[in-house]
Amino acid sequence: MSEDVPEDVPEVASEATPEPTSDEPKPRRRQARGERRIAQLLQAAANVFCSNGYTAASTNAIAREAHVSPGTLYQYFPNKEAIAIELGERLLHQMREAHGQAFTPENLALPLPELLDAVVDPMIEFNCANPAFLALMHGSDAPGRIAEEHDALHVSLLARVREVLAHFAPAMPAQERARVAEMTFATFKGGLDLVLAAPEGPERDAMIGELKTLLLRYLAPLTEGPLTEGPVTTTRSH
Amino acid sequence: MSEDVPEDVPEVASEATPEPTSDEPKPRRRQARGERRIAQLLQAAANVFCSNGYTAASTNAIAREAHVSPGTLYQYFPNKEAIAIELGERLLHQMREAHGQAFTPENLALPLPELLDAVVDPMIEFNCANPAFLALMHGSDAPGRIAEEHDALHVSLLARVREVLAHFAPAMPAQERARVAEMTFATFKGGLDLVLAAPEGPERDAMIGELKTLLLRYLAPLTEGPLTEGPVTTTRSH
DNA sequence: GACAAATGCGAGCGCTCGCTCGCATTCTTG
DNA sequence: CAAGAATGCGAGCGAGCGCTCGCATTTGTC
Repeated sequence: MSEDVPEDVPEVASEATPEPTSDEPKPRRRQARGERRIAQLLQAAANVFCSNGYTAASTNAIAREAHVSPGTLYQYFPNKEAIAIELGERLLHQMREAHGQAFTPENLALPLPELLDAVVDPMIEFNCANPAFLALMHGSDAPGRIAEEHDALHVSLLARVREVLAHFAPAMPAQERARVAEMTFATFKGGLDLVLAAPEGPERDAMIGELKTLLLRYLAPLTEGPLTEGPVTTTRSH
Repeated sequence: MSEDVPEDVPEVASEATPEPTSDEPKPRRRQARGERRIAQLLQAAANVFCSNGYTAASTNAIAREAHVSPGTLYQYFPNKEAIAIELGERLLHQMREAHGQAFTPENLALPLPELLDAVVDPMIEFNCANPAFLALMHGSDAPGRIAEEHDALHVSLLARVREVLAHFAPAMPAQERARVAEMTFATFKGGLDLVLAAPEGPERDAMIGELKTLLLRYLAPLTEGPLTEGPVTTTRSH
């Protein structure tokens, strides 16, 4: 019983360890072309998923979009689901970085309007730059793994919002705080859809401003004691 | 050239004229069983669409859900799209009735909090009772016809909201009014998702209340002159 | 009861999809 | 350069899909 072929389907090459360390002199032979192909395929997959959704996107279409044959696609990904998972993980990673910067402790010390800017702006920017993210996460036809990780992200984001609420309204009971956090996040998602639907330019900017006004008016009355910024400032009313 | 067979695919029987009037003594022979089958098939389709979405739902699955053979299904519907269209039209019709009652002139004369109750409650109730509606309309994989009609409904709902805004804030410029109307509606949709996700009972009711609070806090500052109800009443604060 | 229309069935057609396989090509290593 | 691994190709496979067809059954009308 000789060792069988190392791997017909080498899974997706993890982007780690690009430098050949001494203990791993031969991770893979032709890394450069392969990595390029993977990136190319993921970009193509992002485009196709974005315009057709996960299920409606055919692997042949992804291969065609990447100017590659179906066989080549399946050299780097064991199946269609793995494409979505790898793409989703990369996007989730970027997203975590973005919202990691958004919820820093120093931002938490800001007054509410500035905090809203600091949190909302990066989120919107990320979703504008990566429309495939929402297409993959929001679609109900995404593979189970993606849905799980999206749920995890959702839970951690809710926790962050609850933290902020705890800071601005410490006397609020936990149950209500959880409810307000969910409502705040749902409102942001709804507004995000609107922002993405608006054409880039002044209209989109106005919509972003409107979303911030909405969130501010909702959250400002919750702040206690001497208001951090004053009640419901008519930031940019008519 | 003799008259060919009346219709291999009789399209879906319109629900009108169940009583045989004198000028139409023979519209169709066996109406009762057929109508029952159609309703049964549409109910089954609603279930399957609801849990799988349009594209992922197979006609065989719909037939199975209705305890009927595929052939029977295709006796009443020319194709899969027609099932979704008929179902969508019936749901849209009910929806139009519901929001027609919601936006009556007398409701428009109510102060803002009561108006919110009058508009939000029927909408939520309808979507709770007909989860297939959102599944069909919100999914990006719906057939083109459905998307068109949903767009039409969306436009008319936005117009209603703009009317309300014009009533409460007549001095607001049209462009901003349109933006606020879109934001209000998007917020409602986001909150609706949350309400539907919550388990029926007190949690859902609390979520509905929270959504109303959110909308009230957003819209109340827009009212001009002597406030109709007072500013941002802490309706059910902690 | 006789007849026809309406209704019901389910095997199976044609098609597309995800995916495979054998083989050609390119690159790295010794 | 020779050897072999990594990469690239595309016709074609099984499976599931939407949908059809021929035929059996039920039901209303005479």
